[in-house]
Amino acid sequence: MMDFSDNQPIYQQISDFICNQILDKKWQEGDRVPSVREIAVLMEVNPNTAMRAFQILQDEGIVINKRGVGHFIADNAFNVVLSMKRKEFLETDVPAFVKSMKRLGYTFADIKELA
Amino acid sequence: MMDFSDNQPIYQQISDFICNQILDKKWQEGDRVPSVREIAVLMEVNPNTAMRAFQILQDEGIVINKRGVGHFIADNAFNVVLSMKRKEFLETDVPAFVKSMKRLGYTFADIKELA
Amino acid sequence: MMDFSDNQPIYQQISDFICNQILDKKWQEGDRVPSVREIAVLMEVNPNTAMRAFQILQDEGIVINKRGVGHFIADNAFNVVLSMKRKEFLETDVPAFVKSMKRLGYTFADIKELA
Amino acid sequence: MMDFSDNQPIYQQISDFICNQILDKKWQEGDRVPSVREIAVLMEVNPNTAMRAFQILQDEGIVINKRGVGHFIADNAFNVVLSMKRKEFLETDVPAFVKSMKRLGYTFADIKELA
DNA sequence: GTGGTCTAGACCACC
DNA sequence: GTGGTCTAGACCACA
Repeated sequence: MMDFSDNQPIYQQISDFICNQILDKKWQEGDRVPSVREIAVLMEVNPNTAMRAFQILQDEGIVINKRGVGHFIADNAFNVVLSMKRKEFLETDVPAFVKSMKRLGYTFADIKELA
Repeated sequence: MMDFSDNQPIYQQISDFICNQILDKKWQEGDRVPSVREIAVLMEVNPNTAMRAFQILQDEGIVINKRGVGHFIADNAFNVVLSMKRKEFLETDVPAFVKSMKRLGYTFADIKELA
Repeated sequence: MMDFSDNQPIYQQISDFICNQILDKKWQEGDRVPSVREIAVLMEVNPNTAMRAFQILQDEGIVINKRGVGHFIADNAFNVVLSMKRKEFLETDVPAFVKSMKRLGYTFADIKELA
Repeated sequence: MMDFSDNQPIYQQISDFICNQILDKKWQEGDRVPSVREIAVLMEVNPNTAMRAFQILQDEGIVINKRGVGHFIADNAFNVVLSMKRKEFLETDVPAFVKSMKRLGYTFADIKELA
């Protein structure tokens, strides 16, 4: 399920995974998210680690918690995730990518062809 | 100069910086590289950390050490750096970038325009 | 109605709500209180949770239960609630409030003006 | 050191404690904060718990981390803390306090006298 | 059943 | 030495 070879922390990978589920419309707003314990079993990690992923999402307003019931995809989670990820992409990833690209002597045409 | 809050290790930030100087032809082959101590002061960094950056570059044959004299850019450093960074770029950065791009609903045309 | 993200337990939010109805004289002594089931539906809450709120109020002598009939506001409920809440307010809320106020550089005059 | 009788989580109490040190000008901007382990020993808590307090402060930009060195009070930490706490106080604490006050039949004059 | 907090202890990368 | 991640396991309050 999770790719531990990635050097990103597991809780990040889980949180990203959930964001992607939302972006891909696999998990819709209002849906109940698997419980911390379920996630932990599913991904073979410690419940604490799964919990940490949820807390990030909660802080970002992507997921809300109903006490004693579980976590749910927040109302406009899709837009929140999309705009957050887009912002990061445009402000951080794209400039870094373009900088590397130019430095290494590639053009957009090259990349497009190789991709 | 150094971004201490970046999640990239500092020694790598330094080593990348030097590689970029070489790629940008600011430091030419045969040039003397600032000493570990100079780098450490310049970048407000522990000398051990600066040392480690040099060690990496030395292992990769990008700089060579003349004992008691200093470090120098190796003879074919430009090509070594270029091919190494290109490999990494094509195998790691490009796929990740394209994946993000698609998921966020952008095309190469969009990126080209925005960049 | 209910704030599920509040860190106060829901049963307490309910019980506070009822106390406030009494303090505000909206619910008078002798009045019949909505049934557990009604409360549960109204507040979109598990009946067990509504029940727990009632249990607390009953223990404190604020509502009384007539078996098979329903819950009613107790005879001297107003005074009981008032003195209980006043005690809590003076012993807990006021000191904490004043401490925060001073630390943040406000005076009573400021607060009075802002309120 | 810490008042565990408080029903707030310990990591919150620690994080508040640090904020208060800053508000009270006991810890100045640029100062090094005791290490996670030191705090843990000092307050007799688990390092994980101390760490969690730091992560909150880091997320809020009150404290910055130099990798492998330690945590430091961020540049304009005082203002950040002050405005954050003031905002919370004015938007949350004051209205709640005033509401309770009025409901319980007290006036500002009463409170001022009692405090 | 749910989430939340905390401890103890290990291991890691980094400075 | 520093922070950071993760596990295992306990305990709690809440629904």
